[in-house]
Amino acid sequence: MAGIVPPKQKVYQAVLKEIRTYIEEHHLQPGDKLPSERELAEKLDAGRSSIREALRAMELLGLIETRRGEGTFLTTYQPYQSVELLSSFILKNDGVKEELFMTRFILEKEAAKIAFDKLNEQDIGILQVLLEDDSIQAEERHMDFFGLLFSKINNTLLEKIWGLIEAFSLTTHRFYYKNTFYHELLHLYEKKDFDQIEDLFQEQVANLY
Amino acid sequence: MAGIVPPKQKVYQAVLKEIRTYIEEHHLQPGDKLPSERELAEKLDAGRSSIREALRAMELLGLIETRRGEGTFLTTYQPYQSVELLSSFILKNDGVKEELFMTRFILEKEAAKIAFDKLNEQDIGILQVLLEDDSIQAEERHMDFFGLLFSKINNTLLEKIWGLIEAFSLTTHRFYYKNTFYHELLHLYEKKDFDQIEDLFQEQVANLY
DNA sequence: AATAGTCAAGTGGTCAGACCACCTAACATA
DNA sequence: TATGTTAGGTGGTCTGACCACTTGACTATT
Repeated sequence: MAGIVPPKQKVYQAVLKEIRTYIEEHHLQPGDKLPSERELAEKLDAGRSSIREALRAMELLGLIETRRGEGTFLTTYQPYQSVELLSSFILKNDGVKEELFMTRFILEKEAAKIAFDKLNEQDIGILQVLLEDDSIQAEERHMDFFGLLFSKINNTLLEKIWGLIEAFSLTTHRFYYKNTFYHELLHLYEKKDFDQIEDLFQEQVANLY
Repeated sequence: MAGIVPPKQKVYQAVLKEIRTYIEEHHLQPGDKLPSERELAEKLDAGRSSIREALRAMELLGLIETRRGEGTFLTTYQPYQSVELLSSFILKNDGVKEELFMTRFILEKEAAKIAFDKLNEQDIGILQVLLEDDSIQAEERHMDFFGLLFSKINNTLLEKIWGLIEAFSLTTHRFYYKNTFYHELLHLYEKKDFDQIEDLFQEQVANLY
């Protein structure tokens, strides 16, 4: 544990990871019972209060359910909600990748349409430069591109949700759009052609749902 | 505290509410410092561990930030993320209602379109009955109506996000669609007229953005 | 006077141990 | 067989104790 530079990670965060590992190694399924708090404290070599703080976090995320007198159980339904912690819990579930992509797709499509009226020449210039730059990764370009669109919309909630989904997406197989897609979208902005935005997006996923 | 039927609310949840009250009464702004854990424990008549569990929850929600040796501070940026607890923190912020509605609108619009191919006669029958029933509130009808649509989509993530937004929306001024809207949407489903769904939605918010 | 060093107090982080309320299952009883 | 009873395990909570860290006041040095 004694690194040269202490990571300063809180115990309850470390506990969180260890519990995840425990779940994986023991192949726990939704509805299964976790070890008791006392047992976890002993196994993970941590105080019970730290264990509880971690469990409280998992409870908030909807990952577990505690029943007094009985124990702590994995939630039966697949949880979602916030925080990167989730990503490590999620990726085992098949179909999640598709859900992530579909949701992300919807948000980005609508963002592209709503941003249509709010982009000025300067914004379009920035996007152009962005697409010309070959030195950056595809993921990063995607984030920057849509990040700008979302920022113009002026809806923090929407932006937050998108950021969350995007973060999750990074942990799974990446699925972004064709390279030409971004250029075509930009062209539509330049030509002030709103109506084709929807179609352009749909072309990208014609086979998905 | 001794009610006839104990609410069985956990202390840390009660503490959560009291902290919120404290923040409001003392007009704390983002960046301001909360009382120390020990002070809160004394003031709220709770153990420090319970206080910490509550603070841990708030931290996860992005509401506070703890700095060892210094104290606990309100986060400077407006938080979002999960859980009904947020609703009570959020509603003071102007513009949030609009953001909530816009996001909800997008999700519902897309859900209505994606569900198009997945509704069978029985589903449409259920929706019809739902709209005929005058005994239920508009909000509930809305929830049930779109709840069914979302359930047909088979995307838990999307459904979860929508449920979250919906819960928030309930805490602010309600803004749903015209009564006729639901019937018209249903007609489009019956007529198998996909293309007009988008337009129908847009009519509802022509003046919003 | 300005700077550097020291130190005490306050704060979050953590642990250990103690009760309590509650649930369950094994057991004893009728 | 049905019904109480009970002991053990579990989460819920509190208390008190350290630790690590930050801050600011105080002191000594320059």
